[in-house]
Amino acid sequence: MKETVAPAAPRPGALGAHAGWTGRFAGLARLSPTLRRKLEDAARLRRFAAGERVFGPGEKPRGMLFLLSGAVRVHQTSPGGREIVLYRVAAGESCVMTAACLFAEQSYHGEGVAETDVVAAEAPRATFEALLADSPEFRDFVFAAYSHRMIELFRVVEDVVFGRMDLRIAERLCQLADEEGVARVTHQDLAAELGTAREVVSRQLAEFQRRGWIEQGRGRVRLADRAALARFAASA
Amino acid sequence: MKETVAPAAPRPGALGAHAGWTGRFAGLARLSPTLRRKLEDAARLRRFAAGERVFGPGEKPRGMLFLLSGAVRVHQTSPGGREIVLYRVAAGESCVMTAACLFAEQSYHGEGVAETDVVAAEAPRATFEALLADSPEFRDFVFAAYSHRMIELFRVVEDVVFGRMDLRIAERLCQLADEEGVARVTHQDLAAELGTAREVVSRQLAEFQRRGWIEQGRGRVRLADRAALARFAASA
DNA sequence: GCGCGTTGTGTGACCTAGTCACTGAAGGCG
DNA sequence: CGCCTTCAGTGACTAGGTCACACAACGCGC
Repeated sequence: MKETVAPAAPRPGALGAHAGWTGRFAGLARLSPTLRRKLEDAARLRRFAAGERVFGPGEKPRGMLFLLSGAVRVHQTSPGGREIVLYRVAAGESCVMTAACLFAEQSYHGEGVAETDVVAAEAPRATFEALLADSPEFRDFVFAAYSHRMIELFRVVEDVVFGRMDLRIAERLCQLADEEGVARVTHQDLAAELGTAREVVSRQLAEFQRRGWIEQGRGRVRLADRAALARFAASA
Repeated sequence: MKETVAPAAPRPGALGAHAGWTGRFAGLARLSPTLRRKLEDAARLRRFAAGERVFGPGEKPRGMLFLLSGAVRVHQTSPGGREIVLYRVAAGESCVMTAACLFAEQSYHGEGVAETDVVAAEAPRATFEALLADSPEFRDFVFAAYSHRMIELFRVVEDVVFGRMDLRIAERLCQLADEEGVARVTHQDLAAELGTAREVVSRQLAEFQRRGWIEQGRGRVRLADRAALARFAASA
């Protein structure tokens, strides 16, 4: 929809159906046509099915990733099988862990998993650096993204080190619920979000239920009293 | 010492005794004379005594910080008074939290404290951006630093979420000890490094002592068997 | 509908880590 | 020497993580 606005003839190119994608990117939209062309030509389109692994420990990034559509969850996994979600990459964003490992020339320290079907553009480091060199807008875009993620990470550390688990579970539950107040997650999913164990989540949800704040089904939590839960989450 | 090498006449300038400091910076050493001049002129020299606060929550960064000498510890503090060290900035490095908050236009999410007497150069954002625009070496320097810190933060998260406290204490003890195997730290210091409580450290050190790995004095831990401690720290 | 494997949840026992409220020891200093 | 401040030790308790289960809900083939 809204494709009626598009004026220029679609340029057939290596990116096929996604030709012209830079136009939809914050920052990238204002690149010079030359740079834009260069980026679209050099980048390789990569597709991932929902649930598929995008990157993981042991691999090195082959280029900078820009997410064109879908969402990627980036998490860390312990030998014991516990998990914690570090951040999510949405369409229009790039992945900081990829950027960091690309520039530090290290292999990934975490895993990226497609949460939906995903289309991403992978730009070689040289192209990425050329863009950084030539486009102030692109620099802004990259630095702002990098900075916000870094701050997000500071927050994750703070939560994990100082935060109370009951409050964190309540908060995440509120975030994950849709407009009807239903979150389609298993206890295990919630545990993986927060870096805790499934049993801890189960016990806490039982307590929330006892207080009448939620109702539970298999793989499903309904917020019976979202306001109370949110109030509790903020009561730190 | 080794000042015999310095060929050019020292240029008197706003930075006084630190004139010409860009020459000692990785990456910055290769700036064009014009840029260098610009940076040295625009940056404001700031001095801090050991123990003094360099920045903290509530403040916004007034510019990018480059540490010319000394060391700064960056940590987060909980309302309850617990602390965790995120990273340290050494001479020749810049501070990522400052960079992140500068670009995201947010106030600091942690606190920076001078661990020794410190001299730092504070470059206004405009100057910083000009350097990024004009110098590939400076971009490399900044991106590499940013990337390494980010990876360090991933590691901190991993340690805190999945790591065992006894191993973390042993590891940090090994890091903090000098060549003679003596660490001049209080139990509280160790706790603040790792984001735990003083009592936890006390109990663990008592156990290490019982095993003959360390000897303790007031504000002082001697590694009686550094190898054993290191082996234990790595036995995860 | 029935059987059966898979996945999600409930629970108790146990251990580690963090909190609270103390005690007393070690050092600095007048 | 006495006094104050800082550091360290300890016990009781709570929160959170681990282990080993039991069992319920669903998916699916027949």
